[in-house]
Amino acid sequence: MSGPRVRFAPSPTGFFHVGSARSALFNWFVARQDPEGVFILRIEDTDTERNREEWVDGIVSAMNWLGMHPDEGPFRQSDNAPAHAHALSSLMAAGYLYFCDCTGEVVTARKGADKTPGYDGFCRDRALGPSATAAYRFRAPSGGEIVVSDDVRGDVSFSHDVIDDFVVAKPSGAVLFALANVVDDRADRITHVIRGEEHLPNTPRQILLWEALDEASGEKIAIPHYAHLPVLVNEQRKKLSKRRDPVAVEMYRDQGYLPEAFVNYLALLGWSPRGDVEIVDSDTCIQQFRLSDVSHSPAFFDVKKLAHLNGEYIRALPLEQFVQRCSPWTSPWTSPWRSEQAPPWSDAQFDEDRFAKIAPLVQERVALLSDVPAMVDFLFLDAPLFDDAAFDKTIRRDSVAQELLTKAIEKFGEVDWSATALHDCTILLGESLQLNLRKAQAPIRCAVTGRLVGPPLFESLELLGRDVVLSRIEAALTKAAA
RNA sequence: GGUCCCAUCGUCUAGUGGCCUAGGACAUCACCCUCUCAAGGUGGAGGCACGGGUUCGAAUCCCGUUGGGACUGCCA
Repeated sequence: MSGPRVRFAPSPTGFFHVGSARSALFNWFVARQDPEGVFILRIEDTDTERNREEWVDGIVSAMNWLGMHPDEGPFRQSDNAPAHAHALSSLMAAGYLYFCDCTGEVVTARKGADKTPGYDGFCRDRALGPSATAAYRFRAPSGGEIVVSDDVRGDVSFSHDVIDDFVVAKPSGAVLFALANVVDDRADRITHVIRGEEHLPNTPRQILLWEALDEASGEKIAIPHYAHLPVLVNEQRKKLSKRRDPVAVEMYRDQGYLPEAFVNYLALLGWSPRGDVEIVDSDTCIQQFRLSDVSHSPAFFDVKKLAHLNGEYIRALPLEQFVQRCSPWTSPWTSPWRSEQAPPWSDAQFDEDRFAKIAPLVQERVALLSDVPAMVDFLFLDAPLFDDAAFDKTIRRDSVAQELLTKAIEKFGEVDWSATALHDCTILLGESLQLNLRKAQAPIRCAVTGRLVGPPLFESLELLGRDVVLSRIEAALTKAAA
């Protein structure tokens, strides 16, 4: 007995969506649970109007980033066109299909007040032949019902009467999603169809097609298990939309989310590991994941929680790892890929050793790797990037602060240049002006780093060196006087 | 409108008839730690949508109501 064969079948019509990523992940879990499991990537590119090759690259690279490597594929649905055409003609030959040249308006007008949804079956018995306007419709059965047994939800039944004679191919013979998907799943011997809840209404039709194909092709293939995952929603509880919501996986990568954190978070949407733990690696997920444990209700994609998780993962990184993983944001010129956000410093200004020294202090302060540059830019730039509001408040409009800075130039000129000595020196400096350390460090921090927040000040000063620190304080005093 | 799905703190969830005085996590609030900001520590507030049943016993089972969602394409 071979293992499960699952597929992730996105259509390349936009950025790689977080909801798609979650579907892919759950498929991947199921495949990896069995040593013989197979995870297939199939690009569903039959909608030539909207597909773009660049989106295919996006899907592949995002999946690669997340560590979900397909065992087979990427296949192109379009490469399977001959099989689709063959399925179409055998279904037609077996009487499952008929031609229909009704336009949407004609159908609506004819139905009038009739509230039954879908096509009214007008062309069912007209025995039309192929033409430039005749689409292929499936002769849906009437009476009785069809039961979808769903591994997540249990049995869901649909009355045959609500399944209309749906279109399976355009007049050109171009096969549409419902059929193409089934033909490919049969060819790939898919055992589990794990996809978003939005496909649940398609499922009875696809089962009908599957059975029709069993008959028409003379080859009976076991119907796969189906599992429909709850949708991901936004704060308004609407399905995440490519237009309104930040759903592009690529964007999260660019912002400095770690793939392992992202995968962990995705796994938590609609599922949870055993016990009171949430931070789990993918091996644990693979081991524990069961489709029957997946939640039935929609989940809100909470970026705040994602960010928190990411911070946890960042802090858990060994220091060298952290430094290395910062490179797309800190030294993109040596990195295998670069963030769209370039650092404010140049290749020549960046000092790897200096960054390595400040890194441990930065590591525990950031939730996103893209937050790193703003935290350390003062170490590499010739002059700090000033936060004007902070400068005005802490230095320009504060004469005591300026007095403190003036004294600092003198004291810092002769102190031992170490973080602890600078710390003690600043305490004394503050005391001489009735300022506690909290107050005393602020103008120095602002003068030297340009900001009021950042890594611990005295370690920063030590790294910067006496000459730079003194000249920055002088520059700040000059700037305040201007 | 029709079909289908769903319903535990603001959010993600644990919970499969007694272990529930409903647990954890994010967010939030307070305090502690502290050179800023974080991180960390301690504590607090906060939920079974509602109404009926079934049962000795219901967050858990059944029915109804209400509310939300998906779908309703010659898209996928």
